Amino acid sequence: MAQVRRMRADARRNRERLLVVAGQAFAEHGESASLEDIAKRAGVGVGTLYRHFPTRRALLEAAYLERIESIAARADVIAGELAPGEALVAWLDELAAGMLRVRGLRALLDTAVTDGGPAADRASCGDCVRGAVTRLVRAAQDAGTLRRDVEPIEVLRLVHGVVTAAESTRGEPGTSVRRYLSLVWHGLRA
Amino acid sequence: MAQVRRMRADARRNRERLLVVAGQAFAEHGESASLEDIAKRAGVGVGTLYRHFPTRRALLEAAYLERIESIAARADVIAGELAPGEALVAWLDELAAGMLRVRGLRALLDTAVTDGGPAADRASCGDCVRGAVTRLVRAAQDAGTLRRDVEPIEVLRLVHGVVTAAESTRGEPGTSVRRYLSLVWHGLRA
DNA sequence: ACCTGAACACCGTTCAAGT
DNA sequence: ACCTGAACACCGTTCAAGT
Repeated sequence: MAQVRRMRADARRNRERLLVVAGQAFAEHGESASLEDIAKRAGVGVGTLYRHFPTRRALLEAAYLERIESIAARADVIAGELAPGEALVAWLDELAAGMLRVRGLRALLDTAVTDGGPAADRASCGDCVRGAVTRLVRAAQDAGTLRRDVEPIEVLRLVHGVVTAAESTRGEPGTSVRRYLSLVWHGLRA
Repeated sequence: MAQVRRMRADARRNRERLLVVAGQAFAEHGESASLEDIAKRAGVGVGTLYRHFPTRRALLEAAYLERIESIAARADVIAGELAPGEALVAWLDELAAGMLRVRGLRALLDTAVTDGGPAADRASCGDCVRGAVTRLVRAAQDAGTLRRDVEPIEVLRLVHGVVTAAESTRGEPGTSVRRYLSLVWHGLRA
């Protein structure tokens, strides 16, 4: 699936349509949106969907790749603007906000967080998020702002957990998530 | 479903069998265990399962009611042995451990935590857990060990999140969950 | 009053046939 | 090389018929 360029014109068009529709569907119905429905709405047979994206996760990742990458990219921008400790917190805030806004993202971070199995997702979404958090965590640790005994992936897991916690609130999960994050940060701080 | 006594003998027997089998099934396959399978293993028609437990959640709650109640009861025992702050921590540890051990419990706490909708689960599992955590939290707050601006249900949510986080570890989620809990506690402490 | 299981609906996944 | 959609499998849920 690496070289999208070489595909036949109709194949590329179908792939693109599937991604757009999948993005909407996942945002609407969550990670378990009906694949058959996605195919139908994209105007292709189900078989075509499976040909392009053999698993649900593959489709999910492809649909949100750009968004994930842009969040990961924000890490370096923020790192240039704030002190190591604050940079990490600020980025985690953005990450959490993104996960609350787009339901599919949570399912994805789930993979990123599940101790990237060796083969699992080479060079996929998981990698760039893990890379981003690792840089920020290490920087904060070197600056003496963050406990040394915390692994980057653990921070990711905690954010995931905090978002889970915030999602079961009645109104405004955004408010809760910020509270919870600052609370966790209190515990993580050196 | 309140008066189990008044049921016909065969009905009561079926109900009991369903509960036992459901307990095993949920522990094995998680909250989404096949209901048809549970009915089959219990030696009853699916219709019977639906008659006794109209929703999946009803079955889940009934299957784990005793276990939940015993966890909730532990709260008062612990409260009598430890200082308010430590009592809360100790109980949360037990709660988290229980959720890790029995997969179905997590789904249940999920309900308990989702801001008990007015009608939702009157006098069900959710209530006794919420009651237990409320007593411990208030005591810790009165003793000045816990921040005043934290709601009991928020503590429950955080535990839920922490368990979620710990579950995506390769080995020994028990170790992680204890780390994460103590970390959250650090942030919650007055 | 309660049980049974066939019947229906829905969704995921595969694959033979088509272009 | 890619697409289509019928076919199969599986599961949840209901309900007419039975005791």
